[in-house]
Amino acid sequence: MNERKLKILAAVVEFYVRTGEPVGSKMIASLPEIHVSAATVRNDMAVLEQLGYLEQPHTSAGRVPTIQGYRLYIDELMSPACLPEEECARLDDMLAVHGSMSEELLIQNATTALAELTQCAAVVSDFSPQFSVISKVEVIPTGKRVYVILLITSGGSIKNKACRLEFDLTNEQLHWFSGYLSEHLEGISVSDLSDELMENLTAAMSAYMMSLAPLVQGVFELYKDLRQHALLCKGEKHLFSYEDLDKMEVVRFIEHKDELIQLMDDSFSGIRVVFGKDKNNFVIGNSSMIVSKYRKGRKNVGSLGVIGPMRLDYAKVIPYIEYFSQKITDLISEQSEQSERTGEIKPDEEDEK
Amino acid sequence: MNERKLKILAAVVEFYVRTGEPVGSKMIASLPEIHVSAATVRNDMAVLEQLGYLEQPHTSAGRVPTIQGYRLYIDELMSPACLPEEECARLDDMLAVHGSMSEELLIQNATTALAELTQCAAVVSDFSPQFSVISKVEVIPTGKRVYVILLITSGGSIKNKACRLEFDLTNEQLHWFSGYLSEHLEGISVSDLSDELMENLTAAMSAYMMSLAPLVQGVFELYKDLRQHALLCKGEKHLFSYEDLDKMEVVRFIEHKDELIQLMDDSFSGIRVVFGKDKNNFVIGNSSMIVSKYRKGRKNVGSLGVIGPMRLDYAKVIPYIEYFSQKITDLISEQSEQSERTGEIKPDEEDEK
DNA sequence: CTTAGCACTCAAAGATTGAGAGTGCTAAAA
DNA sequence: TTTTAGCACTCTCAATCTTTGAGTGCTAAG
Repeated sequence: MNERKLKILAAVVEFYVRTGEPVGSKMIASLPEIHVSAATVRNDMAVLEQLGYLEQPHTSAGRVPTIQGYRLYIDELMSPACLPEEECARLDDMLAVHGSMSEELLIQNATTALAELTQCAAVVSDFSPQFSVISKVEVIPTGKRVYVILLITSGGSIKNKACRLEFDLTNEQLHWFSGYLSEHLEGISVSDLSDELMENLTAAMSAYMMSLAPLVQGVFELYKDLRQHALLCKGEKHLFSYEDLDKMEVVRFIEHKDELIQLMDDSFSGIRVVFGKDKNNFVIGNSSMIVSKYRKGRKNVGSLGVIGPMRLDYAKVIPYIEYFSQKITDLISEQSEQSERTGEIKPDEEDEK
Repeated sequence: MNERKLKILAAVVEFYVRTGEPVGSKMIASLPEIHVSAATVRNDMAVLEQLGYLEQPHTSAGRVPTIQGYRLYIDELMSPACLPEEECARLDDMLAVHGSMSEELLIQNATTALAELTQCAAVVSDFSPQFSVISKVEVIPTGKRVYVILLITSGGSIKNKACRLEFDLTNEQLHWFSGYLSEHLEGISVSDLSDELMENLTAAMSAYMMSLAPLVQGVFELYKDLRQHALLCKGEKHLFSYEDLDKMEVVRFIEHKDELIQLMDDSFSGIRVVFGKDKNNFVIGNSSMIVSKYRKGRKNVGSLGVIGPMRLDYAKVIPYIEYFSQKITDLISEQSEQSERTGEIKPDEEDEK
């Protein structure tokens, strides 16, 4: 395994990614950076094939990279381009608008942009709500016998639930209920919300007044909502334009995105590339997923990535992922520091390894 | 044009819808309800072709219905089945849960269900917010220098917007601002919200205090949100499994759904069927859209329908559309009547022709 | 270790063929 | 006048064969 063989491997991957056709020895030999004849290239390629980095669809076709070949290329050979200055600036501007936005919205917009820029499906698994703190709970009467429970977290996400009762609450009852919720939930970190805590809460509320059931139910639903792992996916449509991806598998993937969550959340810092069907990892054949974590302060709070064909211009796509994960980290950490300064969030002690 | 020819046309449509293959004279002649020989059927089919109801992909292939053929079939020949009792009951149950839900959620769930049941893309153009009344506006402080504007309409939709100010409001200021909004917006029908009214409002608020700008901006955004025509689409994925639909056209459609709005809203009561590419109507070739209006009280407030291949089992799908548009009409009208009784909504006088 | 040369392989792209489905037309039957 | 059987004809689809060309591996010479 020498320098030249690696150069040839890289050339094969890059050429194949660009054209989609198996690439032959003559093609490689004609590249300016290769100074040997086709025959020599052929010998090297035969070795690379034996080592499992290349394969032939059939005798007398050119070579195509194997998964192992891609892996080596990505890990060792590729030099991911930096994002051009003006592109960076453009994106900075776009995301700067979000300074005052909720994290949720920020992440949504970033996902859409990422999908568009890479022409892939962009996915985000956001578990930051887990680490946020309930900053406000309020019950608001609205119309006859209808009450809205409003819940706001330190992450800036606002959830609400309308409940219809059988009767109107007196001012006193409303006040008690609203106060009780505030007192027991505000300041609590979402990760500290346990089933037990919630059951105590509902028991106490039911004890005060039996027929609050719909409201209690509403609180419970908001609770479940908060605990749930948000998986966001945009730009699935791009997957349909890649010849190499099986349409039916794409449809199946769209319907069962949940399977991704586990894969995305495997703790690991830095950029990771996973290949579809590589040891049954993941649903779509010939696809690959590039993921990276983003953090809030020092703690991983989500994963973000794209899914596209294995035949992907990694050198172009990876910088985008890096950019977005870093940028999101910056923006949400900034917000969280602001909150910390005002004492709304507890400092995070633990850290992932 | 006689009875028999119509019967033959119907048979061709039904057979073609089922198999996707051009249908020949022998096939038709073998049907129990046809009592003539293949030769006779051939003669009739030749006439139907001349009249423009059928066409041949090539000599020596069977016949396929033209758009005109489908049209005649749908308008005159087809007998849409009723939904089986148990199916009705099942759906009733499903939607009954929504008794206490917001209209928005009801419509979302109905759309998803419709898409699943018909295996088509289901679309809803909902302009009911236009006819609802703002029932509550409130400004809620949440964290340092962050305020949430909460806006609730009689339709039960709850919108909010977080705004970050440069400084904290005094209690008095907050009270004034919140009170001012309540006073001037609550009870107003969304359709009465004009740009003019909003400008007066913002002028007055700015006059009171210059640096409320972000809040004023927030109110404006909520306003725009209310006025906008909601287009909802679920189950686009189904469109990818139909052989007859061009994948690229489907993708283009998904990206430019807005073009639908106009087509869906053309006022017309009852069920309507529109064909793709029929006089450039609509983006996807070989597709058809079936739409119906739903009402709130006596007023049309939205359109709901499905988009699928032209080769669609209309007799099966149309009852679903009828069911859902009727059911949504019932459910939201009921809610609106309740509100009317409590005086929250103004009675609708006008009616569409 | 590299390279030119050559025989070999194999898929993709025509070309050829036969079978089958469906038609239109005609002339006889109803 | 309408329906039907019969027949020649057309055209697609699938199968089979042929050709072409790209690409290979191997060998022997540089």
